[in-house]
Amino acid sequence: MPLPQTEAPGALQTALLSRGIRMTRQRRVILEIIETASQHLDAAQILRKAVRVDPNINRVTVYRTLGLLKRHGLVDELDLLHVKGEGHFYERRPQRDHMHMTCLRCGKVQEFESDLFDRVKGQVERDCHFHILVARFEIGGYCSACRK
Amino acid sequence: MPLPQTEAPGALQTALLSRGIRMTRQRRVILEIIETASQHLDAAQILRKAVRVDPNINRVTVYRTLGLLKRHGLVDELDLLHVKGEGHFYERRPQRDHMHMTCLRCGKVQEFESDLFDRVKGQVERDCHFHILVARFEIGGYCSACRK
DNA sequence: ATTACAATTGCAACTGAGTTACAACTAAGC
DNA sequence: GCTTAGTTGTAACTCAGTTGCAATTGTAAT
Repeated sequence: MPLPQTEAPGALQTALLSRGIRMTRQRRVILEIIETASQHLDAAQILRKAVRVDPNINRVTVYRTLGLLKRHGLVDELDLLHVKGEGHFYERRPQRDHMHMTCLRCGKVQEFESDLFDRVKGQVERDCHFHILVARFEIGGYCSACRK
Repeated sequence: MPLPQTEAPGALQTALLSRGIRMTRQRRVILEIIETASQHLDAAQILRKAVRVDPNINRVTVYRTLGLLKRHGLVDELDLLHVKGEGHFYERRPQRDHMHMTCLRCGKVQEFESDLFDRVKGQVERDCHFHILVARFEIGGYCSACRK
């Protein structure tokens, strides 16, 4: 019985192995970091956390692993509207897509699922005959605390 | 009687002037390019077009002008899912927001307006008490021609 | 028109994010 | 335990965008 794709520990590792991809010491560390992250991490943050586990892990390996995960649709790449530099943030691809709202004052990032959001995607697929692989909906503005 | 914000020629220039911002030779050229563009341009493309009009215009001035327009909410910055490098693309902020669908095979970019899209934004504003300033909805996948 | 000065520009040098070539290493199948 | 294709680390690179600063210029007051 296959584990559900959702909160299973090591699900990224399982997903890669099932695709016949080699599991290395470095990849295991990086996958673990992404899976257990409590917030959206950029490549530099992932590297910093990885180095604490294994000081030999290299920047380039982090980028290569992120590229691998992206190609396999296992992580989503976010901009979060460049609140902090030009880099990208990563999160495990969720079972159901969500939007990201970034507060342009305090930098807080909120996630939001919505039926309407799912329905817009359905509309695009149908009306535009467009086969969706990634849907990135990023909103910038002021969060409830900052708009006061 | 003020001109409508839409298709008025020189609307960007008018908008900047009405905010008390200086109009320079270089800015006029860059604004004109953005206003008359038939597709989404990145900074390098804008520079190349600008240099054809005035060979002295500098890369830095293009970036500074784009920053100015962004800060004033007069242009929107797009990623188009990085089909082509890491750079950004720019378009005049439209009267009504639209999504961008980028074909990951042929690179074509389509725009799409939708009531559902407007309604999701309304839902975010209401349900999350989030004041929206920018909404970037970018979709990647295969267009009708490429999915065959 | 002339002046005055803050805003803007161009240059050069820089930063930060991500990529590439290549030799050394290693996971996984026999 | 071999073998080898896939992976890693290093260093050097590219590309996008930024910064400090001196020279220039738009605009408003005279």
